Amino acid sequence: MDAEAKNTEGTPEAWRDVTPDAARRLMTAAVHAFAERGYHATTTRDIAGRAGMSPAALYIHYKTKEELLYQISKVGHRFALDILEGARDGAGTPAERLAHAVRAFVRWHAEHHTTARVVQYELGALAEDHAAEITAMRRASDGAVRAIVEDGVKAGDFDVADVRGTAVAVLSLCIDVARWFNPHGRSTPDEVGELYAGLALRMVGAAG
Amino acid sequence: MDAEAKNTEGTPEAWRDVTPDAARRLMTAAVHAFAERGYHATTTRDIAGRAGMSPAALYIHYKTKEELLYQISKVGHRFALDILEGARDGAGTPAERLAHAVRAFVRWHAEHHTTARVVQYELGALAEDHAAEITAMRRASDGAVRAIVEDGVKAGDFDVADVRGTAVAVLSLCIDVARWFNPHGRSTPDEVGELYAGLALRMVGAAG
DNA sequence: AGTGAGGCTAAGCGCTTGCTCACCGGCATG
DNA sequence: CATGCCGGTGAGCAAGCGCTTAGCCTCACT
Repeated sequence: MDAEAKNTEGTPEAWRDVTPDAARRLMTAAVHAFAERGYHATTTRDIAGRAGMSPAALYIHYKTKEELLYQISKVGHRFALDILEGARDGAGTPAERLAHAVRAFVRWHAEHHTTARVVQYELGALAEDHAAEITAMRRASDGAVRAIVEDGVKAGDFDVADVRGTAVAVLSLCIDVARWFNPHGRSTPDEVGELYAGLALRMVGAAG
Repeated sequence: MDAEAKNTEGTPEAWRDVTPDAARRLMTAAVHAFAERGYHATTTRDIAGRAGMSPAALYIHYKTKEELLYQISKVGHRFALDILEGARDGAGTPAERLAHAVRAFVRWHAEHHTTARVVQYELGALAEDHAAEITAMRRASDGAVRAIVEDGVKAGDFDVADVRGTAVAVLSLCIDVARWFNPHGRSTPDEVGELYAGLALRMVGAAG
């Protein structure tokens, strides 16, 4: 029942379609364990225990502990990338699209800061080929933000000297939310998203 | 000689007065190992090996592996806090002081990104009492930035709706430099510091 | 020359780790 | 009712972990 409580409490929609049920329980257990203690400090017994199973059960659904991290990382990055590319290709002025990208990205990182922490800070533990795949997705995220900033500069809406550097900074600012955000703290995910959208617009020199 | 090469290559001035020599060599070896692989994935054999010593030698100079991390963390936080409090108490307009704080803080995080990575991302591995001490220093860092922003608002130089949130965002932006900065990348620490000082001024709505 | 302290090592202890394997119950199917 | 399979367990293996201990070498000081 401990495991079930954890399961309903902290499971974002991202894991909805992980099947079978036991695999999903293991995945969300791993997310929480990795986020709390880090990948290397988490034991397979800890993960299995949180999911209410014996250690051996983990290996029925995942080849290794690293594969669990890889799956989590992949789903998380897919989610983040969809947000950013959606904003890049969406309708509206560059300012509207940048604000939308930042708002949604930050909201996700705050709301699902447990998952986001694993996704953003445990990359070093991935196997080489998995790391390469994830790195490609991260570069795409970078590119999506840069594209929006470039659009704004071309349209004359933004005033940016160093497009690449500023785009990196905006994305970096958003990512770091996963590190410091505290659900019991002063601000809600919505509030942080709103604040950060405004800050991003200022960073690119959008008229305001 | 491998260890000696490492020693001269990546040792920031911060460790200058760690004595005796063997203790310093162990410390810089630990910094590099922790930064590359993370605290939990680093073995005492790895640290000692990088310092050109046997595993047992570590325990002559440090009680535990965690104490090494604690010392690194303390020195690093002291350094960062000095920068920020120096800027807070320094001369000049709030805008000048904020720009100076960001420039110096970012420069340090880029130049010594190995150390900074350990300092910023391995806090979770600290023992309870050590973690409490470090947390206090981090709160002081937060306060120093907030004080500068408050000064600017009071002087009418800054235009900030959410002082606390904006101060957190500025500091967060700077900290995250340690995560992504690559010495072989496009920008030098000086360039990033300059860019970020400008971005911070925009974030607080300083007249530009 | 003799001595004691400090810095260091080789060996290894006790324990935990990721992972495996022989086995088992329930259940859909012939 | 027999059968095969899917999802699970209990026990445990080999390896590696943090850390300790007994003892050695060096060298300042007498």
